[in-house]
Amino acid sequence: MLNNNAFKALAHPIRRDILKRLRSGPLSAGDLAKNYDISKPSLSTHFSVLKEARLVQQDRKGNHIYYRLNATVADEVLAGLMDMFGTNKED
Amino acid sequence: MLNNNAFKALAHPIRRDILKRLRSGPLSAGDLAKNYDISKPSLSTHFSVLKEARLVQQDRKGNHIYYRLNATVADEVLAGLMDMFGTNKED
DNA sequence: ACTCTATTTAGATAATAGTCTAATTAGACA
DNA sequence: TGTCTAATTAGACTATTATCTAAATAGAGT
Repeated sequence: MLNNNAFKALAHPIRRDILKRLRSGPLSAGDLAKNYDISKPSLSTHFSVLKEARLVQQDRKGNHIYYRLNATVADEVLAGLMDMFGTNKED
Repeated sequence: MLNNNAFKALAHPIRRDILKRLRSGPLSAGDLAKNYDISKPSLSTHFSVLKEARLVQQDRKGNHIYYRLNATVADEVLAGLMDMFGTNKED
């Protein structure tokens, strides 16, 4: 379940920042774009990396596409890391 | 403090596996190498990515170089992620 | 000093990721 | 159906990452 794509998605600072902003609620691609000094197509590829990893989901409202955090996968990543760094000696 | 290198280091499955194995205690480069179907030089570059990110530390004992988990940085990464995925609305 | 073992460094190549501009798609609305 | 806005896809280019073989380094033991 816990996929490599999620970790790869976290490897870029812009993508981590996007996730952080989304935790307060959905935002449109355009709203997010205002925060970064990068072209919209480039940002769009960051969105698709996040979608591929299922860390975000999108839905369109009229002209705007809203992104929102997928809490389930975010939790899986966190759980995976806690497992990775856990200090128990059971295995 | 929480650096991008740590996240980049986590982006490769072999490096995550190394970290997982190290949580039960230090292991030599050679011992770790047995688990992966990859050349030793390649594995060595994975070690240096982990070192660069300060996720592991090394010390030599005779011919062998032992790697061990740097719990401090591991905890920082975890804390950073919990912050990133946290659901509080305070910011 | 020589030799053996463990590991890294050097140097090359291939694969992946990040970025851009230009073109396209999707929907809203007159 | 045009046209406007929002966002993506296409295609090219550059930078970074992952990998390999061959060579070098570090220490142990003779």
